[in-house]
Amino acid sequence: MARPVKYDRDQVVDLATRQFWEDGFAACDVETLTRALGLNRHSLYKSFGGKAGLFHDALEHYLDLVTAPYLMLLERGAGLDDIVAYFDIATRPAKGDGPEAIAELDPRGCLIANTAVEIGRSDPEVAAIVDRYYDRVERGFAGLVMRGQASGSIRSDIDPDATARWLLLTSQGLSVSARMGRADPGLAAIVRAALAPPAHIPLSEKDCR
Amino acid sequence: MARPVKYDRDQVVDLATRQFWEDGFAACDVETLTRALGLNRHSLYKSFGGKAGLFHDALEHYLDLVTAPYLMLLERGAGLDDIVAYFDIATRPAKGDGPEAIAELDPRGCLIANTAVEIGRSDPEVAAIVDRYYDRVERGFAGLVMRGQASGSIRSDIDPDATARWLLLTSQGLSVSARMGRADPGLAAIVRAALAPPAHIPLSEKDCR
DNA sequence: GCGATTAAAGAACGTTCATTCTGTAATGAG
DNA sequence: CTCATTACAGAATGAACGTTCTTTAATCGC
Repeated sequence: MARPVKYDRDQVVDLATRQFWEDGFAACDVETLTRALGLNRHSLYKSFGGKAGLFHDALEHYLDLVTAPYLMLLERGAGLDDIVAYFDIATRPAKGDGPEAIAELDPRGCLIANTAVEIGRSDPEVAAIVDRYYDRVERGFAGLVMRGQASGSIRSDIDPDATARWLLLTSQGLSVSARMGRADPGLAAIVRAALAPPAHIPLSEKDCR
Repeated sequence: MARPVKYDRDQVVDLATRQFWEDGFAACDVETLTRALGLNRHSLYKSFGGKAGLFHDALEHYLDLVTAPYLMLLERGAGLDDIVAYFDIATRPAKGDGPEAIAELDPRGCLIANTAVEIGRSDPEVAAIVDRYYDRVERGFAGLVMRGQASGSIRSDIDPDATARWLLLTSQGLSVSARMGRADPGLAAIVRAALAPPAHIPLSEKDCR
């Protein structure tokens, strides 16, 4: 009979997610990783497919855990208020327990954006995960924009797909900004103003002659 | 009398800029670097302050050479057309000689954004260079927005500073996107639509009753 | 031509790293 | 208790890496 493992697989992946999120893939060495995870280095290779295999698992875990609330906003939201809420959450300091449990802006940024920059297309498997997430966020934003346009909360003269891409770029830009500890106050408000239908009509044009 | 050096300092820095832009700092090893630069490894340390010193020089060089046309648009531009031009240039495939001499979207992204993600605030000297650039771009965008608002090409109901931050985030997001080889068609058009003054007033509101 | 000075070429060094290996340990079946 | 199987702890391996060192070379002044 085999010796029982000492580690909890889900906990290992969760801790690994945090390590890779903070350090990136290359700068996260196996010694530090296995110590932080409470994992034997042999098990890293035998049960998790090595450092790269664990990294893939961590990416998937990040998508499941960290991005889920954002995706819910995109996929279940009704219109402009949800887009604004998305950027409100993305730009405000996190509180309490959980992956963003810090008192100030999370300098880790977004693990997906960090991975895009660090690894890009040099690892096809990683690239596929990143692409899948980006496609999903883009579709989510596009759907949200279309629903907002249908309900009148978002101006109807903008292309939903192009708008979705811009909003995705904005969120990825926020990740870069966070790595530098830069704050982006007023982003949600400016996004609201940019996407809202025209509300103010110049008085001279409203007056009857 | 000393032995004359074989390398051209400006060429070394220029080539180093391309290497770091493509590979990032850590993934760019000294062996490959010195071979690509035609530089002796002793000279790397003696005359350029080592790999890190050369990287700092490369960042400054990048700011001087690559970002200059963009900064000119921001600092000399008059209004919305120049913001749109900025994103037109940033999203179209580069042609001909020069740093972006490739036939398709540059997968290198922006060296500054890449550095922000890879190094962030862990190297204060690097962080200062990145901050300086970001501050300048933000000021440039803010000034451009204010000039556009003054001339009427940009809607007057948006905060210039918040708008500037959004546009900077967008450009950094473009860098992340480029690393994944993702295209962002229609960005310039959506930026134009979002920032232009209201042009269409619904007919029912114009008609007198 | 020699001497002093500094650069180039490439080796050497010490460190870091990912991955594999070895000895020990933990389990249940028999 | 023994055996078979697999995990753990930590060492070992081989490679990669940044930086320094050694030998040779290139210059100009004298």
